Amino acid sequence: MPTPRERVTIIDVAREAGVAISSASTALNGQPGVSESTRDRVRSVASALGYVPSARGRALSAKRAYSVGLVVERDFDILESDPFFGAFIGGIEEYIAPRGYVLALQITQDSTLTVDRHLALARSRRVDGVFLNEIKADDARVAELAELGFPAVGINPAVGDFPFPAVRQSGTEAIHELVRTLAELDHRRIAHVSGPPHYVHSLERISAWREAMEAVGLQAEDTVNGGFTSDGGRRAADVLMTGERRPTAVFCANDLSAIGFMNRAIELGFRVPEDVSVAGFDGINFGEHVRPTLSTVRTAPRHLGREAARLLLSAIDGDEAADSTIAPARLVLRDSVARLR
Amino acid sequence: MPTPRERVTIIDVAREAGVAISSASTALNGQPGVSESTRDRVRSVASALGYVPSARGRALSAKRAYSVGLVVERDFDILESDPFFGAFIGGIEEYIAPRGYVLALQITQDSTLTVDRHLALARSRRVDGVFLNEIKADDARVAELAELGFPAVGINPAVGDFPFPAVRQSGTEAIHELVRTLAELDHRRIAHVSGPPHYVHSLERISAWREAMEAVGLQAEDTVNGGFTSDGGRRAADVLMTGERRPTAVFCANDLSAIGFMNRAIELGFRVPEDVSVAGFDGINFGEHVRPTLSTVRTAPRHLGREAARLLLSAIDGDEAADSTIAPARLVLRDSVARLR
DNA sequence: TTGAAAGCGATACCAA
DNA sequence: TTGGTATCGCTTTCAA
Repeated sequence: MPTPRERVTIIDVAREAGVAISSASTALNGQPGVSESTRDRVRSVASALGYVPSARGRALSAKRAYSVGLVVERDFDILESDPFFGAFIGGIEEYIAPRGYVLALQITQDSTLTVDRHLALARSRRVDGVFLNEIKADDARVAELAELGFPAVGINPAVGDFPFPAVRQSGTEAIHELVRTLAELDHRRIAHVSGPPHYVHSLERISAWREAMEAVGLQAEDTVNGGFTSDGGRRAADVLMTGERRPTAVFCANDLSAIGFMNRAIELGFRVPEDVSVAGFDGINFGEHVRPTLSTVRTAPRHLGREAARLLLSAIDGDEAADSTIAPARLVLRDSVARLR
Repeated sequence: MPTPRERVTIIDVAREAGVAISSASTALNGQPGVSESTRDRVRSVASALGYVPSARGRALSAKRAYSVGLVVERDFDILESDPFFGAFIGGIEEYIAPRGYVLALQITQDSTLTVDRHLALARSRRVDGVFLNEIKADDARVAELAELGFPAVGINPAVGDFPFPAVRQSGTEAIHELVRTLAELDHRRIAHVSGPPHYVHSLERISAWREAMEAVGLQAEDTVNGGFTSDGGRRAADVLMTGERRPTAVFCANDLSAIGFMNRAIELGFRVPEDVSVAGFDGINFGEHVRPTLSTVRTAPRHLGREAARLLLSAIDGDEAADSTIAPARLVLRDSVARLR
């Protein structure tokens, strides 16, 4: 390890340029109040000295960390095979990086910790705002952060009163279209492999499926919790495909569980899609790499991330931005869905 | 948006407890120098007041941001389908979170930006140290950060002098074993779908493959750059499988390109593994979800992340920790590899 | 337009 | 053991 050099501070710049510290600050931040000649001189001195403002000094003084927080609650093993959140983070980055913000990312393993981390980030003012992702039915984060008056943005929160700005992408239309399509392909027993029921987005997909089933005059009976994981999807296949009322089509709450379901069904001796059609939700790239290729409801995580970041930064700036609704998710039909024969 | 409350500072705690600020600080940080009774009183006042130290004040004063930086250079589209870095981040988190550190994550799209971001994080002292991942042959980050004397840790840097502590996991042995296995299965034409050649880890896999081929008396001829992406793997399949010297086995530099290769080969009318055996590198979970299941060299990204974080934090503390070498990657044979027939 | 000085919220040194 | 105070590096207000 080499030895650190002494840092160049704004004091050095001011001294070298022969101005007061306040003038140097004003000049460097492009604020009005200094003459052009002074500004130029300060700037050239700063760059000659290789001056880079200290994020720490600035954060303390400006009362802003220039940083936003995202806490992802995921099992380590699942994290590895969950490509969804990469795209979401990409969208966040895309918006915040050009604006000088940095993402503070945390991973947690259980929901108590998740709440704690959010609150710790907020209370210690490590970040200026947080993303509320994967919101639960009675999510402790929401009330606590609202109580603190801390900036936050919700990603697909439940409809109803939500104390923060929110970004939404609806999957309901696409789920209806999926069920309608399956019904037209002569499927009558369409099961649902859901996500954990404490998540708002799980519940929404369940009710969308229910409503869609009723809309085409079918019974919405069989639901198995697939836990949003491929193993959960496999277990769901064991339950559903060896049960009494074997479905001819299955809508899974995400692609990971759909892939698990599909592979397990095939292992059990069924053919996809000849014996059972399978569809997922999310639209991860891997859906195109499995065989048969996976039908899915394609969401736009990157776009969602970008919009969420936009709303969050404007909330941090104290602006009252309107909620953002991005174009609904789209049904993507691939080889895993076919006419019942 | 609710209205923020005024923050409780250490001044409030000190006043309420009837002690000096310095005593309050000493008491709260568990340092020696205050009586037990004082410590208890300060602590109970602090928790009664709901005091949470300001990360900003602390960072400035303690000259430590309690934060480490990771910059991932990835195309947004690829990010979405790259499960590898999730596990790596998981490992980092696992180590740093209990120690009060936070990960600052940035995503970039090109290599100039990547260097800039590292330097910006370092110069502004936004973070206390950075991870040097996916190191390139002549990586500008290394020299610049060394020049700054900024704490960093290398993940699989090239052997030779490297100015920072490093974590390494070798894949060479497993690649040798793979080639040996393929040779024993009667394969003679074993091609390599490499990563972009400017990466150190691409080069290492290429030379491991070369040496392994020579070791079993085979010609190491055909190499195509698969860019570490599934599309790149597909293009490599187009080139290799329709070329003059069609290989009977292919070693791909990562699983993503292996999956792309496999799927494209199948589309071209070849059977895997009957016509061509395919193996990847990384050991991502999705390798088990594709059909045929993918043979691979399984690395330990989470472990790598954890060790890298350990070395980085000790470098930040000024400790001279020894480089860390974790158990070599292991060959995992699955259905995509079989005897030539 | 410029400069002096008061914070921001901690830590840590040094007397008492 | 305790308390006063300088300090970290910046922003911002307020006089001059």
